[in-house]
Amino acid sequence: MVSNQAQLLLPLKKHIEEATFPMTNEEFEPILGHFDVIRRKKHQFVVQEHDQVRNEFWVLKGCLKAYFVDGSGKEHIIQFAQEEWWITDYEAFLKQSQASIFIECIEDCELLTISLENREKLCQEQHRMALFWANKTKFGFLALQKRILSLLKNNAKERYEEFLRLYPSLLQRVPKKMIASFLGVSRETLSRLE
Amino acid sequence: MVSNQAQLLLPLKKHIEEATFPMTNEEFEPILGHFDVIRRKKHQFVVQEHDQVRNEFWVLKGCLKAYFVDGSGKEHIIQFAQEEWWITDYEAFLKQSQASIFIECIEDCELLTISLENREKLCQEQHRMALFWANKTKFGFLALQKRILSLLKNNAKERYEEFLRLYPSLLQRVPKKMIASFLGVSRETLSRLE
DNA sequence: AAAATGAAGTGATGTAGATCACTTCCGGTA
DNA sequence: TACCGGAAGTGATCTACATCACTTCATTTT
Repeated sequence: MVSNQAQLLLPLKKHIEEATFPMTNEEFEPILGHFDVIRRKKHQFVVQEHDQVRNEFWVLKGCLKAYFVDGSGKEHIIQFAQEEWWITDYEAFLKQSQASIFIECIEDCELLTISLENREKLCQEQHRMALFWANKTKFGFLALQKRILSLLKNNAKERYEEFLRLYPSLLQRVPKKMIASFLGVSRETLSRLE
Repeated sequence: MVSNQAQLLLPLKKHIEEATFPMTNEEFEPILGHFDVIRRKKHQFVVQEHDQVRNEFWVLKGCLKAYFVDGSGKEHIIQFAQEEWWITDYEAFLKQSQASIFIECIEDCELLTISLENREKLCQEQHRMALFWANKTKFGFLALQKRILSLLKNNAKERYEEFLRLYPSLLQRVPKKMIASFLGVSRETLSRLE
């Protein structure tokens, strides 16, 4: 449970309202009660391969990367997360099984965490929260479809330009070689685009 | 609404039970009442670019492909569907906007259709159905994540082998050039693998 | 039954992007 | 202030895969 750092945590209220409908502070408080706050330094992990993944994370502050390491030791970035984004190993989290990826802070981070148990409890207690997660998954699904289409139909340059359009703020804080990995391109090729 | 072709429609009952929990025929009937049956011949479309997408489809019989046509007229296959799979243009369906893709029968098809309105009604009337679609979206999300990872880390041959492992039955009924398109490979290259 | 159409295989050639090797340019730290 | 490791740029070369052109075979159409 979270102590009263109201200012810090209001963004979550707004985030949930935007995907559902307005609520009072009294309604928000029990929701918040199902989350914890954690702090991690740059280079620390919130998930490592083979971990039991008990939590989903919501970024209050900072930036993270989720990546898979292939047989030859190469890193493939699945997802970034910055303020107000959600991140975890969803496969492992939703099936309560072992992580197949790493999630690492690329800046000092403050995160809200929620367990699957608490998430399901919240969904049952509050119709709003069931709707919230349903919407989140729905839009997450559509975003992944777009990324697949982009991988199928666009070349390296087009994918990079799309990334710039979609996530201009990440360009400022994420090393280019990680963006290359996210796009499925070598860092040398990315550097030569334009 | 559907007339009583109970035999034909029982697979849907089983499909829903598998993702939730058992039900009686009496419970199933009102669910079925929210669907319609349509029949389409090979080469017919169930969705065309710029259509309003009013329905989601569940395949009773037959096989379909969902594809995007790029600027140079090239087809990129997003998804196949065969018996007991769901298909539509989810972006357009969920946002009730215009299709950006085509969905075409590659065999004669019998499909169950449900509108977004009926789907939402069902979710409100029956807790089970809300759970059902939540689970479906969740697993759909995980499947898309796997496909992205496969596009990022595997070469053409590895992706083809993975496809064979995951969907052996599609190999029998779908032309190889469509599988090539689904995998993001030219049909010549696919033909030369192995 | 003949003709048209489309799926699939295959050779020759072109090219986007990977890989390797080296250099430069920082930002942290000792 | 010098040192070190990581980020990034760039040349040379390699390669996986695309593209084009042609052939064969099977299915559909007339």
